[in-house]
Amino acid sequence: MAAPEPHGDTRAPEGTSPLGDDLGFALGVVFRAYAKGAQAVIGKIPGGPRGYQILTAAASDEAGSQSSLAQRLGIDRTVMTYLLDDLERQDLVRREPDPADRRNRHIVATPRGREQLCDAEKQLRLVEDHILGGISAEDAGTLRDLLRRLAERLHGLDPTGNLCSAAAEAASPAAIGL
Amino acid sequence: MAAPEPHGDTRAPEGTSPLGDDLGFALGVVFRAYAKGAQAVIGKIPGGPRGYQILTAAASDEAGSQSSLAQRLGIDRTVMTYLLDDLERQDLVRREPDPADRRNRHIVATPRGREQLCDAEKQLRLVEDHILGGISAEDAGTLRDLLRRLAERLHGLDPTGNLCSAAAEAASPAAIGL
DNA sequence: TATTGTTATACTCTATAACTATA
DNA sequence: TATAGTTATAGAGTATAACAATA
Repeated sequence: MAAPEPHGDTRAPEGTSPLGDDLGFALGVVFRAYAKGAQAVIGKIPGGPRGYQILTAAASDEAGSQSSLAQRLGIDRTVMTYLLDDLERQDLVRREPDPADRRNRHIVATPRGREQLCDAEKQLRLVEDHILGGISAEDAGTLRDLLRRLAERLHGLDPTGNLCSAAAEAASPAAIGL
Repeated sequence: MAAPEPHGDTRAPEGTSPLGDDLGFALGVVFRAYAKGAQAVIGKIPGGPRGYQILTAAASDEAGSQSSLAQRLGIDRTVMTYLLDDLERQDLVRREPDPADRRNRHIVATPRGREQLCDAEKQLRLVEDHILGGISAEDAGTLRDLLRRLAERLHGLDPTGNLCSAAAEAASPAAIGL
């Protein structure tokens, strides 16, 4: 989503839940609530969720070159160029030359980038607490456990869904897709 | 969704999860898995998820006029026109004149529309089963229950508006505690 | 010739606004 | 004047393709 989110958010209706109150519906509501919260935090970073992903990778020195990073995050390499332009403009990451292969640009986080990332992570934890605020600590633990077990299995079945998409695509109306 | 989701064949880096294995990550993976399956089912309906929502409302005779339906679903009224054009073109819904107010168009589902909706619902149940396949029936029930409780609460934060507003509230910096 | 990164173009989706017809 | 619906225009976002530099 990059941009501060258009306003055309399509959500589920009131009494006419398309999926009734079944799993898909509840899952969607909870996910979108989390996604919205995450967006509020991550929206400040240029490129939104994807900027956050890039920043995370850069901060842990796992970013590598632009194209390898793009491939890993499922971002088009041409889009990666624009995203990095924006991040670099705000001094959150830097493109450094690779002595070994001068075609490559190595992506690294600046001190300012690390700082901003750290802040975002803290705030994301608060969002999480807010979402889980409706149930007991014990139930919250159960939920985490169940979701993690499902996620592990699903991830093994189809590694296509990269994690960022999780918090990340949250913001993208397109990705919400239902 | 909208677009059949790019080619994101992205392998999620195991140890580098931006959010670790916390809630947001697991939630995102599970949601995305469901969304992907749902997309396969609903993608056949013109307008995708929104077409499905419209069809659902129309089939239960709760659609009403175009603009009231649009408002309820959080869809722009101009977009509603296009969506209905597509749905009508495939004989899934009809626009019927309202004798009381000739400005209004009452949206109703055609037999073909009801049939297609019924098929989609059946298939969505299969998707759900697939997602929950990794855990026991008892755990699945627990998960459903917990998610429903969270969803109800999140939804209840703003009973007047649609889910969009509810989620937005969760996203507000104040709610997050900033 | 293949690959990294950049730039230019076209396409999709959506919102804004202007328009018609009813009220 | 206000509202329901339609149509036209413009914008954001993204993918496709053409390009430059390096291998």
